[in-house]
Amino acid sequence: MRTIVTKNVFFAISDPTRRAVLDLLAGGSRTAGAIVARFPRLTQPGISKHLRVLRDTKLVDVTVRAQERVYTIKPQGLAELYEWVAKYQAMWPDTLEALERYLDARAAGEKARRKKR
Amino acid sequence: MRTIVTKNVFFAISDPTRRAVLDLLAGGSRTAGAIVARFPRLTQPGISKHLRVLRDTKLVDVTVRAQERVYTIKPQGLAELYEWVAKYQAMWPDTLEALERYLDARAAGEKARRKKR
DNA sequence: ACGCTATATGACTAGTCGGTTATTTAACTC
DNA sequence: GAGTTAAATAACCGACTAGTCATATAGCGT
Repeated sequence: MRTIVTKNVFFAISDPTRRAVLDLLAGGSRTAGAIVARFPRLTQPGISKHLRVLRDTKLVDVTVRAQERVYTIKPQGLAELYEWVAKYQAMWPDTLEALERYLDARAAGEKARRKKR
Repeated sequence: MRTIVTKNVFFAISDPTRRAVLDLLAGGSRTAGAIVARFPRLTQPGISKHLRVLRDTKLVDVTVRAQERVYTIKPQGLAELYEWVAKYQAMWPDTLEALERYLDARAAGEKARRKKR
């Protein structure tokens, strides 16, 4: 088959758990243990493997503190992703301001969805 | 295992071929056949399956024209993705202008791609 | 040194992914 | 209708994913 794809950001964020970890770290650095504690349905090695992917794809940084590992988000790692999505902004409703409004409206109208241009 | 994840945009764009298809469609609508022709290393059913994923995740629209299927990008489908990434922008260097500069610098610094607006 | 705590790694596994070839569906042309 | 073209689906397969449990690594406190 293929998959010589050398794990990248797109792969990293394709998993909901990894996105949740990033979302968690967006609120501040945390130790591996603290992260594990936030995912009661997964085991410690399970989270550890996700953290490895995030490390490998440069989405997080780790610092050693005694036996602990402190994980910090490295949002620059999302630059490639942002860069890719940004290409499509031009096709969006209109300018960035319009986009903001669009997203707001989308968030607001969760149920009401019959407005069709 | 798990994966009750109901294929979403994050999954859709995790595959390089699907991203390439979207990039292609960003240049204008194309028939399925025209898309297939752009990927000589893949077979028609292979591309067809990718197109199905893009359809299911609402990233493209299809219109029927005789036996042909005309695929059109639906960039609103990327809104969720954009929304997610946007959360991290605040942690980026700074404002959008700064981000632009950051990306430009990044593009220039690495392997000078063909991005000049 | 010993045991405890924190985390990573190894070995294994079920399920999914991306690809293939073969077939089906459907609309057009003659 | 018969043949052709366009695209989707079916059936299958190897590779990879995401998870598990068990074990290893390593720093800490006594």
